[in-house]
Amino acid sequence: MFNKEQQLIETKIREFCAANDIPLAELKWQPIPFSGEWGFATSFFQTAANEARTGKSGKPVPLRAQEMAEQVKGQIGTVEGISRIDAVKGYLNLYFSTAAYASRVVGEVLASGPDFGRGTKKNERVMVEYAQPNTHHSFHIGHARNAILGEVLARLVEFAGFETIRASYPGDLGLGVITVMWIYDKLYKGQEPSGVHERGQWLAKLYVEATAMLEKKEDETPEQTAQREAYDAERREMYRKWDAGDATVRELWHRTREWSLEELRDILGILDIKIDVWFYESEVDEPSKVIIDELIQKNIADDERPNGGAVIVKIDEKLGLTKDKYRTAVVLRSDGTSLYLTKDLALAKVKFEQYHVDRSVYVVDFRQSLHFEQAFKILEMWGFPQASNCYHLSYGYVTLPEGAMSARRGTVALFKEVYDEAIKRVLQVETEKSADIPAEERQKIASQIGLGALVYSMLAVDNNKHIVFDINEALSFDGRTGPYIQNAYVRANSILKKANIQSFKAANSQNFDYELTKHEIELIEQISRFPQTVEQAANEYRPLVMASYAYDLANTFHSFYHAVNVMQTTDEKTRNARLQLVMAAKQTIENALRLLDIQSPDVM
RNA sequence: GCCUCCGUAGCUCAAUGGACAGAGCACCUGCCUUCUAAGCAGUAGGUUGUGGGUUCGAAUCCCGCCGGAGGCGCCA
Repeated sequence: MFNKEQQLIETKIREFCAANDIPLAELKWQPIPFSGEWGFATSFFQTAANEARTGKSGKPVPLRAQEMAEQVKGQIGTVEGISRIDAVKGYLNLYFSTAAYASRVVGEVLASGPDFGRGTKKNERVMVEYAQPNTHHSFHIGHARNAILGEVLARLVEFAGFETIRASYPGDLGLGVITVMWIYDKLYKGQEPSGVHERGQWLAKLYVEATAMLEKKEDETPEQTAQREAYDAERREMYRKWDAGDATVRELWHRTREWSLEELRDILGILDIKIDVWFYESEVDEPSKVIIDELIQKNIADDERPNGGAVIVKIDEKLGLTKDKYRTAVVLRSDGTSLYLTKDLALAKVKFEQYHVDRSVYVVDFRQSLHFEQAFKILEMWGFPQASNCYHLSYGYVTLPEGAMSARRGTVALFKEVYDEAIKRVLQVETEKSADIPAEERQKIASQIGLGALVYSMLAVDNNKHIVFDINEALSFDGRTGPYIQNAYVRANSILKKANIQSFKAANSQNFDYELTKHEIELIEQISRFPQTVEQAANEYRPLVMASYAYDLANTFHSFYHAVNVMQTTDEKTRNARLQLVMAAKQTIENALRLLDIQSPDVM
């Protein structure tokens, strides 16, 4: 936000160093800590260390750095917009003129509104692939982490200026799917419940029951063994028919799959996720087999089928690596059927050639790391330059306090159940604290707050950390939580409501020419950091960066709220400036929450 | 056996080469006749698993060890 001043000072520093034969290191700027005043800073440690290496100065590095900072300070003189310059502990600190800085920050927020913080348009297209649950199961809290992470990442890169395509890739084939179809057809035909979620969850229960029926037990009798084997034969037969395109089985598959997809679409709706492109595993199955011939022809893949083997890619060997890194990947089974990797290669080709994506992000848990390293490397060998812009956003999976979730055993925390519980808990708090809000409005707010808590809890840990899902922690409304941030928004809104102000667009003359309190200064500084936070979070593919920022901003606002009573400010000009600051804070909180896929309720 | 990730306050997590390692929860002390107390202010809590190395400077980078999780040619 202050590039102009920064550029000017950088130039002066360069001139000074050139004139004095000082080997200047790369200039890195950072905000000055513990300020009651704001500004930016750079240090001279690296430069002093560089100089020491040339043997020019015998002084200890910190001392020499401080000396340089002082000399530079003397050289810069006065700069418009900069009130004073300090040399402290090897750092050069530049402080902004308060009134000018304040009105520039607040003015920019009010002028840009919902676009405050939006990055300049980049001429690159990014596809984010997330929401890849298997059909015929039910959406659990682990899927929710994936969907939330993917959606927030998409929002971040989109806001940072990239053209963004959201892709979902449900797994709609395989033995698990057939297992559910088998038990449905055998025992439960026509017995499905009618509600979307009830039916989706019911399918998950069938899967658990079917798995139990088909699983080998420890001390089973010969009759039980025969029974189990007979069941398994039925299931295999159904799989064979599916594969052969049998009309009845295909119809059953379509119908039951739709039940899962209906539930998925409904949950994505709850999470305000709008997928642009749906890839189904079943649709890339056939095309994926075709690409294998090309890989063999290009001498990337080796066909061991004549010797009873599979089609493999000896990645390390082809690359001339002596140590195990990418290892050997099987890209086609010996019987000619495709694998996970086969399909991902085919899908990547579609993404590159049909959707012309420059970057491709895969939001998938960390257990698939090797799989994606192999996939990306094969794509590179295949000749796709975009392969180097493929990124596996790996994240730790969600477990329950009692251990890993298992769809087979039915030990999962279902998203819908957690969501319903969240609403229930918020409504309870609402009845205690906000009895004045009309009942029908309360319901809507409860879902916004409940979801805010849940979503934030998924975003407030870094990608590579596992989450042990504790419902009481996830649905906490106190402290570092979604509702805490939403509450800051509500309080800002409450002040503006009391002042009866909707917008300052008509009369935007921010006049901060008064003695600003420490709280106002910190709030303005925090707001000014939003654009660079967007950039950082998008560049690093890290929603946590934005989640942390949103909390810090809310925290600063809450402190300001207590320390400075806006409506009781007697001086009218000061009160107006403060109202504009409140509006800028409200807008920034709203923008940050929107990127985090959390709604901003007007009251709570 | 090899590879990847993780180890920071009692607990859950921030800080990824720079200024005194910060938050929340839990504990303790204050603050609602004042714009919403889902809040604020304060106290307390640390040899950043461990031993070396690199650097002017290391929680951060490199190597060893200990502990945990995950992966390693026909599951996804």
